[in-house]
Parts: sequence; structure tokens; C-alpha cells
Amino acid sequence: MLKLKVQNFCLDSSINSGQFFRYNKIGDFYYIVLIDRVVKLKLEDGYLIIYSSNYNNLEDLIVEFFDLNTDYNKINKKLIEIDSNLKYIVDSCINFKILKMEPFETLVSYVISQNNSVNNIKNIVNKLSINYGEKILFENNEYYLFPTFDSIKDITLEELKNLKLGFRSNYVYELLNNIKTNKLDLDYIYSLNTIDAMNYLILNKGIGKKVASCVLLFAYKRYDVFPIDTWVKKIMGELFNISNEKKIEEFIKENYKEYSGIIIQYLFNYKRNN
DNA sequence: CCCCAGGTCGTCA
DNA sequence: TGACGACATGGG
Repeated sequence: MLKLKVQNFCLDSSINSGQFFRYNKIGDFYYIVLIDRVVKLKLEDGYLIIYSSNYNNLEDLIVEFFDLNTDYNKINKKLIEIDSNLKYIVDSCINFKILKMEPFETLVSYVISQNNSVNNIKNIVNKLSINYGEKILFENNEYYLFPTFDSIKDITLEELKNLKLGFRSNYVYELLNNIKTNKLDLDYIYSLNTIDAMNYLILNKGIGKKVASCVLLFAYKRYDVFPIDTWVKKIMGELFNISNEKKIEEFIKENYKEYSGIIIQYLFNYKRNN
């Protein structure tokens, strides 16, 4: 068991925020499939109580995944300074973190996410993992890692359709092919600035601005990008009477700059939970 | 039977 | 450029 002192951290809202799809809550504990292992954890009296199928380098992994070294108090203060009318939104997301997810998993998951519901995304990603991911035994139960690129690089279109990806089957199929032919290199993205990274991702069929934004925000920690989805459009219409996507983009970018992704994530959470 | 979900693409003006 | 329907599937 690993016990980790944490401050200003809400495990519930951070996991259950539509960012990450590989988790289950049983009793007080969350069971999450994190890269190469199963992690079971709960928050108790300011400590994370953590069990895992693999304790190697576990603390670093947890700190990185939950973004525990970023000073959100400072960021939140800035957000409120920019627009104090949104204080109640920021307050409602207090101790919420933007997760740092694995790029390949994030990319595939978010291609699947389009025009889909969080529950159904979870289902499909789980099915994909059960069929093609490595099996991990933990507490006498079977868990499945998200497939590596190698384990699904030769998947057929029909297999994808059988997993009920629907029209997204073609997108995932082509995406894997692009990685295979090195037309898409996920490591290359680290070297690109945000705008170039966005344009690079959008070259792939099935990846538009929204999916690319999610990938850059959730897997590459680019806080200056922000996904605009149906929930964000709704709340921006209600709060600011802005419904046009371009106008939303200009407004957020102009006001929130390098923290755009964080305020948008707060707005998304608030709208989805209320 | 309808509408909608962390959208994107192709087409048509 | 901008608007608009199609696209698979599951759930309300």
C-alpha cells in the first residue's frame, strides 16, 4: 500500500469528469486502469490510499496523472481576477484537476467520443481493451490494459465495426494506418507549439478541432487549447449570450489566454453536473 | 417515435 | 467561408 499526502485535491470530480474512461467505483475505492497497471485508490483525511498491481514508480505516476504538482490555487485566483462573475463556477470546481493521460489512448478514445455519450464511450473503450489489451490480474479479478499500438495496428475494419464503433470505425482504422506509415507520430507532437500541433492532428480524417483540443489538453497538458462541445456551447449561450463557435473561441482566447483550457473545463463540468 | 451524445465530413451556395 | 444533412449506436 502507498499512502500519499495530498492537498487541494478532489478525487471524485477529477476522475468522474468525462476526461478519462477507464475507471470503476466500487465502494469507497476507484479502480482505474492506468497505462500499464491497475490502481485502486481512495481519498481519506488528506491522504491518497493507493493499492496497485505494480508499485514500481507508482507515486510519480499518480502525481503526474492527477497533475498534483500544478498550482491550481494560483490558476483559480487568476481566473477569478479575469471575471469575478464566474467565481461560483470556479468555486464549484475547486480541487478539480485536469488529468494527464497517455497520448495514444487519449487519441483513440476521443476519436471514438465524437457524437457519442460518456457512458457509451466508456463501453466501447472497455470492449476494445478486453479484446485487444493485456490482461492484468488484481485482487483475483481480471482487468485489461488499453491496447498498445502494436496490439491493434492490424485490426480490421470489420473487427472495429463489431465493437460497435459505428461510423467511427473508418476513422480509427485510418488513424492506425497513419501511425503505421509514420504519417502521424505522437512523439513528434511534443516538439510542436500548440497551433502547429493542432494543425498536425487535424490532418487525420476523423480528427477535427474538438478531438484535437481534447488530445492536446488531456494528453499533452496544453492548457491554452480548449474543446468546444455541445455542453460548452450551451453554457456560453446562457452566460454570455454567445452561441457562435468562432465567437466563443475568440472570447475565451482573448480573456483567458494560457488558462483557456482550464476555465472551459470548469464550465463543461458545471454545465454537465447541473 | 422523437431527440441527443465531449463531432467531423462532404457538399452546395 | 458558412450552413446543413449524414453518419452508427445506445439511452431517455
